[in-house]
Amino acid sequence: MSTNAEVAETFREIADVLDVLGEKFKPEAYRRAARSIESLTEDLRAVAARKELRTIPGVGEAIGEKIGELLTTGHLEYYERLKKEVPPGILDLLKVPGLGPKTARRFWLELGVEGPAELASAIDTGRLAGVKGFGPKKIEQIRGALDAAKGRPSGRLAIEHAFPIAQRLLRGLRESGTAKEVEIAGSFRRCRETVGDLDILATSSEPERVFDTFSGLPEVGSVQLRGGTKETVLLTNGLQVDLRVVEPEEFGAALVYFTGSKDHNVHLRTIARDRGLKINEYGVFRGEERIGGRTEADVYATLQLAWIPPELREDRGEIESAAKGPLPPLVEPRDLLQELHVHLPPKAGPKEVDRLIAEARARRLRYVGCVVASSADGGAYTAPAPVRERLRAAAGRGLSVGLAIEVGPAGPPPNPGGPAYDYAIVRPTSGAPDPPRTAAMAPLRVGLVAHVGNGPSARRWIDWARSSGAAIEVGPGPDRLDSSGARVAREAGVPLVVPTGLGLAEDDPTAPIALGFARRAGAGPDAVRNSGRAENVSRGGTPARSG
DNA sequence: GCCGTTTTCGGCCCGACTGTTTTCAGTCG
Repeated sequence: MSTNAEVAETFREIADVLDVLGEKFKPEAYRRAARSIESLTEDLRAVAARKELRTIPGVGEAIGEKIGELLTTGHLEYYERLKKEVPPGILDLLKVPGLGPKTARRFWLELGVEGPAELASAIDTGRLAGVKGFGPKKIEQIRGALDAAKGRPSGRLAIEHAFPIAQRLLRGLRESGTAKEVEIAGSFRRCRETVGDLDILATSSEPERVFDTFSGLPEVGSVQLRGGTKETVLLTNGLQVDLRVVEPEEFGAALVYFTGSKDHNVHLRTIARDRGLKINEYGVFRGEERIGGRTEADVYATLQLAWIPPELREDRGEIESAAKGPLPPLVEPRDLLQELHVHLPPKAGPKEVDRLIAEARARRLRYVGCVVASSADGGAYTAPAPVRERLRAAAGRGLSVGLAIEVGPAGPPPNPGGPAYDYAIVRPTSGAPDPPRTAAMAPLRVGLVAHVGNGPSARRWIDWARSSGAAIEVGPGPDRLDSSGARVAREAGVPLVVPTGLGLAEDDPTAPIALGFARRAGAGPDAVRNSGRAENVSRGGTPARSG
């Protein structure tokens, strides 16, 4: 019994051990398999049951068998045998920045150092000073890295937490005027759920000036390294940021390169090489001649590929699709013409209603579905009649307004003679994560399901949404469906709902990230229920009146 | 160990930066 994440982690450790043992290509093979497995939207067990493990990129005969062994026994003979060949602490040495397999192996064989603690004492006792290739600077660097590794929280940052930081850095660079174009690349641009660092790309003929500006931003704690085209800094919160500066005619190639993913890049470069071309962060070249690189589109075009949206660049078949022609369009901000799940501020009166409606008109929305009653979180709430009337009265001039009730799996409370709702928003409660019996919802049409999270119950909610004709909401955070979940929903034929940002603060990352997740899941406008024109709202059934 | 519109064997992306080097190895992304 092993999960996808556990299998991936096992393969990563195998790769590390093989690295230390000096194996040449096997480590990368195991890492590639690990990355593929991690980005899988489906349980490995299901893939194994269909005997389709070999269809996973990077999984062949040998790794396929090892996955099988892990799934059935929770144990891998090869891994256990391998682990005995190196001291356990060696793998911790690899986690120290600046230390790789070659160095770790030398420390182990030449100094008998078997882990970070022993390395620190080897430095303190001066044993490292006599080793060839280790001068005073290198030793100081390792000492610093060992200290830093102790206190630094390793791991990746959720994208919604990285979002405001990235915005501030971009704004700081743009407003300085030192760089012409400034864009964020890396897994942030691909809208992965988590980011390991931030990659910022700028164009300028004077990188030094850009670096000076950047290093001076208040978020920046320390400069790790600075060269002619690249600077790496640690922010005060510990997040690493890489800044690259290239010439404007190199921008497209650099953006492709720094957006990744690694597997996507490797695949692109392999195609280039097979066609007698070379692709790097400066452009596409035939011999010495540059044949592309100003924009991303012309980089892809030189390889006879359609442009690929960043959110899809994971080498999961998008390159093969782009070779056949333009990819189907993904949902865009301008497609989101309806907001199906907006809350009024607590104790809202007519003034707040007017403000919300004005914002909806400014955003050119065609429909606003406003939560005017809630029993989902245990506390009952019903907006006063004047507020509901004001909302109804606000409709017109191209804008429709709907009134929604938010309920938990127990269904709506009795509502004899109470207000009428156009649809219900169902959300799990923390104590009862399972979908409701459909009968409990009978009095109401279920428009969408929100906050289903990403745990094992998400799948049950997706199935329930399909059977009840509801859409399902996507977004950041532990209680919303992420891109993997969104992909499962989309493949199951369940429409997605993407928040428009109506009623949220200007810098709230919920809406842009939700859109990115939907795009990562491959959703076009047709897969998103709140896209298109107002009449689409009634898809899925006729609104029922309660009471 | 994986993989194939030039391959079932013989390759495996490419460059920046650092420190220690007189031309390169190691690490990183």
